[in-house]
Amino acid sequence: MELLKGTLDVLILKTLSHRPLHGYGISRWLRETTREAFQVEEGALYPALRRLEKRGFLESRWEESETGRQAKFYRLTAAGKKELARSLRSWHDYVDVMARVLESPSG
Amino acid sequence: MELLKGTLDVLILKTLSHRPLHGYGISRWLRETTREAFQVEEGALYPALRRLEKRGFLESRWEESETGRQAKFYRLTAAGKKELARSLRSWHDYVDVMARVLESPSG
DNA sequence: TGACATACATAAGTGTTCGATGCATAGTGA
DNA sequence: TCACTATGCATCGAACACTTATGTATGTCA
Repeated sequence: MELLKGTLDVLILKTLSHRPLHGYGISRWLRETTREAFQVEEGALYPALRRLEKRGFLESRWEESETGRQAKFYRLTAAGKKELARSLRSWHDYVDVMARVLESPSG
Repeated sequence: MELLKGTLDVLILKTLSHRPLHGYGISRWLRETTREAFQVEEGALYPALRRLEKRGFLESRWEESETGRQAKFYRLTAAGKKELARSLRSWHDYVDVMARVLESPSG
């Protein structure tokens, strides 16, 4: 399933709200949680991570992964937590507005 | 509120499922139905209408509008109705998958 | 040694939406 | 009569985000 442009950020923020994680781990967790429905491409993921870090919502550190290799772990900042809350509200609002249109009685 | 890229088409199809309508009317109906939340810009709307017509989901005809002026009325084709049904399913599926992630228990 | 999973990253291409702008007609109110 | 607002079409450029493709490198296991 293709991602709707604009929804990747909140997915990442939510994923990181559980625990710090590296890019590959984020991708894998999302794939599993969505039962293969969302396959986040690296070309989308890494730019998104940099974008979010640049905006101050994430910070990163090289650490050792579960497999013993070096990996860049991202964690939510305080600003990131606020942004996650905002994004969740936005998403729900959006879904509500869409419903107003899509569930209007058809002619 | 900004539109998520990819959601405009289904909004247009749904709007036209009620009755044939011209661009300006689509824009106005959407604005009213969403209580000002979605303001579809002309620069997005007209290209989208042409796109949908080109794909065979809409057909257009110049007719007289309620105000007595000539306007291009778009109506759903049979293919457009099928596409609307498909799009509605897609949207609902998407919302469900998003929920799986966004409502996962936070750490 | 060769395949596969892990892990990073960038570049090119595509598609969609937004914002700005332009044209034209009609009605309303000062 | 002038200005403003609403109606209605349309195009163009910029911005943005995602996809596809590609490259690098390490570790593990058969």
